[in-house]
Amino acid sequence: MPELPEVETIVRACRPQLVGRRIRGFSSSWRRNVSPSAARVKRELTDRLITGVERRGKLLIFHLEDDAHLLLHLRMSGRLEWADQPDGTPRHVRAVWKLDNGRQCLFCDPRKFGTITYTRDLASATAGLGLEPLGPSFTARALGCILHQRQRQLKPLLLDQSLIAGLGNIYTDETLAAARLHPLTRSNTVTDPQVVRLHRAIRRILRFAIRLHGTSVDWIYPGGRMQRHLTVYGRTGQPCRRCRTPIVSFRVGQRGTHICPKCQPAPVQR
DNA sequence: TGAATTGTTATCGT
DNA sequence: AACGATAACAATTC
Repeated sequence: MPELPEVETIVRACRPQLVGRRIRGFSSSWRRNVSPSAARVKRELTDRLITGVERRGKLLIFHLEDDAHLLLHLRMSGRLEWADQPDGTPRHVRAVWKLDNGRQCLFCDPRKFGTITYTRDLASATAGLGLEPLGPSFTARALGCILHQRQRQLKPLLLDQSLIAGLGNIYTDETLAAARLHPLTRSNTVTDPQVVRLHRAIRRILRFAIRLHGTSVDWIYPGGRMQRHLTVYGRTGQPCRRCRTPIVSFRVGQRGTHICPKCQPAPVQR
């Protein structure tokens, strides 16, 4: 479940392998998830230079020469691999890029929810994404506006990529716990000091998670160390690190949600 | 075997 | 009517 820190980690790892390389071939039999079409993408990519690799929210973006861009969304289980790994060819390969140095970059995704999108209009392709939580425009004031302008439950609001881009289930639970806010709190009732706390928690936890290369979750995403520092996510029944109260989980929307019932008291009115 | 998993989209309700 | 909540969906593993 790559969220912002995991995608950032992947971007940093694959950037030196990709930037400055020329794509010699692309193949994918993944009709449903490659847009506009695998054939068209192959045509557009072949012999194009990769000029940069960046992240926007949870999107991985290959910048190509001539103002073209390839957007990868890993969704639940997508990952990038290389064909020449010592431990054999990865499974669940959905797309392959052949590079001019002979290496092959693989898009692997057992659940097939990921997407590959070619576009020449990056602005409109990313128009639906909200603020970058680690960017300069994501201030406590900006977060306060987002919260106070609507009356939504905090957790679904934080998960809404059109408002803030990059938080997923793990980091919303973690940031709400750090800010000691209950996930069902109405966004318009959050006080200014709470806004500041939440803002600080989001930035601190995302930065810290990036430093640890993200959270490794079961078999899908290996390599990170953040899971050792999670305070509520996946810790149902275990004692809160602050007050020893057992962590409780329940459902918000249809997402698993984890809180310390003592540190994150339920909102008074619904 | 069914529960769990995520983001998007469609639908329902207030 | 606009907003917010909810359900369905994609596919696979355990």
